[in-house]
Amino acid sequence: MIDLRLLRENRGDVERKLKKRKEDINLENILKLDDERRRLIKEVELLRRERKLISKGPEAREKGKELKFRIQEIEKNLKDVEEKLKRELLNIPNIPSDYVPDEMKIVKVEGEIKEYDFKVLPHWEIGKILNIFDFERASKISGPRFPLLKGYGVRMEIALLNFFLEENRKSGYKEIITPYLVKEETMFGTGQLPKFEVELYKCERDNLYLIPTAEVTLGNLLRNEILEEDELPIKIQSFSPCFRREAGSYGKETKGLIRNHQFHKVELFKFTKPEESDEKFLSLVEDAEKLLKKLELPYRVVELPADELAFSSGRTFDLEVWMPGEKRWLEVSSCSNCYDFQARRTNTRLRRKDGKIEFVHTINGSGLALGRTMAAILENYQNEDGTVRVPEVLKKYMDCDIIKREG
RNA sequence: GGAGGGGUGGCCGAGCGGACGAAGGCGGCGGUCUUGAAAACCGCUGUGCCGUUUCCACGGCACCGGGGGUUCGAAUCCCUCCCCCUCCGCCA
Repeated sequence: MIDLRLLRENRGDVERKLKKRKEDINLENILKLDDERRRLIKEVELLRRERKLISKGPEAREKGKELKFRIQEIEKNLKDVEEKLKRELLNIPNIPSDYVPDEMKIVKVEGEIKEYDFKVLPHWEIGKILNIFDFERASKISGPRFPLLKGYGVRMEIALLNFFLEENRKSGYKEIITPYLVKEETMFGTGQLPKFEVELYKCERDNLYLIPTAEVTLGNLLRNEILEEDELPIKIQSFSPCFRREAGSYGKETKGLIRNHQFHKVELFKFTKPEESDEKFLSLVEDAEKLLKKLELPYRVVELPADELAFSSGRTFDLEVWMPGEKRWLEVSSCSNCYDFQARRTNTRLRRKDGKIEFVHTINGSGLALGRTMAAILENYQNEDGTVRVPEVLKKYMDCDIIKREG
């Protein structure tokens, strides 16, 4: 949620930055509602004060009655205005930070893109040869675009999970496992609601939503809490399945493990002091990069322009791994600094040593998406005979160094 | 799923229609005393919003799980939702 006071006092600046998102955003109405709100507050507070003053005297009964009706009427209007204002405010995306480039910027390219002297295959074909996926049966059970792994596929998934958790722990992230079904208000907290309802799976009976990322649960973890200054930064990681409806994306980029309704991910998350978030954001990106480096996968880091930022993000770096079988870059991590945007929605604050209270900043990033990373390994480590070498760092987790077809 | 019992300030806990932002205790902060510390004693001790102000601050209103209602007036009465606990049933 953007800061109303900031908007009131620096309207031009806010408007200019939001415009870069190329969305239709109406601030006029918000400011009008805010004026109205403040006018009504003044009015009702004056009357309440009067009521308080006479409540001890002899005129409490007759005069109080009249005041009561006047107060009730204004309260009703005020509530109405506040609801409208809140609704508008919840629909405004985060303000892009000053760092955000005008168009997608390639920050760096790392690792070596290998030359292959045979015909390289995309990962879904490799998986078919190795018999480690079964999308047909997944589809029979659940419908299209659900994953089903077997044998070495499962082993690599679990190996990656263990590798990620261990490396991230070394980088200082405490591991936690959260619920995967959450209340509506939780989805509001991190910004999935109200605007992106169609992207979410919902359990109607219980009014619960399946999380599309652990960012949701981690971001809400400290909701309505005030942290002490020296508790920060808080660094956590969480493994979770992610459920996404992917509405409207059928027919594109949907082969194999790439854009499924369900996948596993390890999420990195930080709560920081405002003055530290830029620096802690960059170090989170580095932490995610470390994983790709150790897996020896070629990747690049791109910084997204304003019109590609997610709703809650003020600044985003994507990590994209090279897919030789498809000759393209594939996003395996998206890291965002949300600044105080989510903290306002979740009311997560910090108390300074001098007693002052402020909103914290939140930073999230994948570290990493498991399915896509596996896809990248299959393509980058494939051999001509259809087997796949196991990356050095995964050998101890997989307890083997090559993946062959199994019956 | 069924039957009960609860949610009050950082924590414990009283209040059950007006004098209550809320007794008392603990913790925390400041002070007195002390060579220092402890003890003892004294004072202070939340959050949000609206406004005033150059800062330090100050004034007002609201907040006793959330929302609604009754009443001139609600922490206190009523409704509803959420959360926690106990017992029974079911269950990985």
